[in-house]
Amino acid sequence: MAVTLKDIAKKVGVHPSTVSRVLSGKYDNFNVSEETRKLIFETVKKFNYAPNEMARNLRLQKTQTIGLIIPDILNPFYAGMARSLGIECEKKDYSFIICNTDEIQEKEINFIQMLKRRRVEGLVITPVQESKDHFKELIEENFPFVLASRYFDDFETNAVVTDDYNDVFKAVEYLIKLGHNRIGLIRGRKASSAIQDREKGYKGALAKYNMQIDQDLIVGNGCTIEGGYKATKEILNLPERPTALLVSANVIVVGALEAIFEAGLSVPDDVSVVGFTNMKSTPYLSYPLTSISQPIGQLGKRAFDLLFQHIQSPDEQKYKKIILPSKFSVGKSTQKALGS
Amino acid sequence: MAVTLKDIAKKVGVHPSTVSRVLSGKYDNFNVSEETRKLIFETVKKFNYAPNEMARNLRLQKTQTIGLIIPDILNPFYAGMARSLGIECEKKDYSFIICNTDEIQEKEINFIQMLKRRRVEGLVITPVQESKDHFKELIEENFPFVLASRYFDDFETNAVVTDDYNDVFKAVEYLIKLGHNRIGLIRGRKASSAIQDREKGYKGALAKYNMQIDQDLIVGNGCTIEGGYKATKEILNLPERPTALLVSANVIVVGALEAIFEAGLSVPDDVSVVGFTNMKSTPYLSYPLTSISQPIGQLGKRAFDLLFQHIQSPDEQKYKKIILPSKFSVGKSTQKALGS
DNA sequence: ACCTTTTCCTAAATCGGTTTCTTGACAGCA
DNA sequence: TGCTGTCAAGAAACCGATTTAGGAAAAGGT
Repeated sequence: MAVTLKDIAKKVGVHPSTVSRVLSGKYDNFNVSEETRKLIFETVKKFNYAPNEMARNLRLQKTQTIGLIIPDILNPFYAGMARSLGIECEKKDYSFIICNTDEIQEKEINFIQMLKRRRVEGLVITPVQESKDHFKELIEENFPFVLASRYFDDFETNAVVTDDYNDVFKAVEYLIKLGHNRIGLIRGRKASSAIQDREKGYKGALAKYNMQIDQDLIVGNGCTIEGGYKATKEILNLPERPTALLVSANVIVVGALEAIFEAGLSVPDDVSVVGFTNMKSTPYLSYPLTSISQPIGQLGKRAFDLLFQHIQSPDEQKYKKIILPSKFSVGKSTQKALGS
Repeated sequence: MAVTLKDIAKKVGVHPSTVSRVLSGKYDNFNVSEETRKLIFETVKKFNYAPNEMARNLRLQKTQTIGLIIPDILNPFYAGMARSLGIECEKKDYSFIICNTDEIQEKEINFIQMLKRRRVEGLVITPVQESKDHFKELIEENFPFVLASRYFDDFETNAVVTDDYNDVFKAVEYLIKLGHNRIGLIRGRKASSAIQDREKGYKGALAKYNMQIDQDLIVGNGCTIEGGYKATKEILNLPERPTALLVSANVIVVGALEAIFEAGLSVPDDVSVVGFTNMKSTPYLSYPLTSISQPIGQLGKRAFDLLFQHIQSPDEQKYKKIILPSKFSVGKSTQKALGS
């Protein structure tokens, strides 16, 4: 099969350890004659030798690999995270293995097991958050991992999240100042801490302006187009329709808009809409959506940085939670409420 | 650190090989007493032992890992491929490592080297197609790989592609039958075989109806929103504007629509548009785009199947090129040409 | 001429498993 | 008693690298 270090040693007529020392470069100009070194390099090139990383890794007790566990790579949010994580990985000669949970808790647990067997050096995880004991185990073992975009509030971990509470608070405040007093919240997956924080931000903003919280205006659970469609349809059928909607997760805005247009309503004339997205354009709209733009690239980058730090110095580990602010960008999907 | 097989053996008081034999299950009810087996299983559970796959893989000469080299995971087309590849991998206990080339030839070559050092068992690649000698080398070595969505026409490889020529041929034919006689082609990356085939399909359809091929109507090179915008702007500024556009790659349709609306034109009244997409909705449009829907999931699945087959029986390898038809779905972005 | 120091390289252990070969104990049988 | 056969488990080689310790030969010093 593939050429091994032994093969090279035999060809050159030296001991494998000599070849290894020369190739590692650690003993450059030292302990090995110029002549031998040259011959080894030539032979390596000639036979196109490439070290077996499996063997190397076993010996060196490392894999240069991390695991990325996310709900779904088809969601541009996670694809973006994966992309920037990939860029950081490349810089440090790491590779990463992607696993999609589809928000199924069991899958997450199995993936973690699998990746540990493969001896990945760390994990970046957007947790399903239906159970959490397995993370406590990871902490006990001091296994490096970073939560991305979600976190647990009852124990410390490394985490990189967006400032969901304040991001939504500001967006809702903006809607209130436009005169909206019936603002609907189309929620994402309730189990997600991010979604919960967004709901809190929504309620916090209403509270600040002494507005009543109407549970009928808080609908939806799940992060699919279909889910967004149904939830929006529901909220639009209320006797007293909301005049503005905050759609608290990226892809569901598509379903929301679909429902709005199907109901014969127009944006922003009948309903103002604020979404979560980092795209310039949105389906159904020929103008920019007013939206909370999350720093997706930063999420991936910072998660890697944190993870790498833990991997490099496992002993002096102190858990950090990094909170990144989003950018609120006003588009044309929001306007003053009628009569204000 | 982690518990090893040796540790388990020591705890139980048997030789490591015994533990291995019990855990492998290959010698079930044979050669090992019920008592010992039970004790071993208990100890494994107690210490939460999980085999070191690095060591296993080294011994067994396999990694259960494949590499996926694509232009960009942010492009939903490749994300879709990655997703379905992931599903197939999971079924067979494989993992995969994603590498994004950004269509840079050098990166592709480096990634292949890196993945080979890591001893991945095979590769699924959407090649940059600016050079191809490295693929010939892979073939010489009988290294398992499958090209996805693009292929080389001057040598045989495993490949899974869409039926680009015919897909576009039919779409253009459809436009012709609607009475359009100035049909523009917004191209993707020219180096891509898929894009070339689409251009051929476009020309083939025009030829069939004895329509002249106007090079001014064939514009663009690259697969970015920005590129689509510029190319479309260019084509719309022609003295005699096209009445229909075929946008031959998925994401550039966004740039194309942007340019169209910026020019104050409307779809489909002023310009009919056919795109490549598998999404229900399209930015800028509140109605469905007429489009060529590629079987993205199938692409990933079939690529894995082909690759797996090669990995399983490397000797009886016969290269296969699988061509998958797309679905042409008529939306509301196309209509009869004026005056026809 | 003898001892020390360099120079250059080999030997062998190691990482953590798998697998083939071997062995020891005991039962069955003549 | 002695031979064969079976059952349970141990010993050791192996996968392909790295690394520590050691050792032979040449060079240098007095």
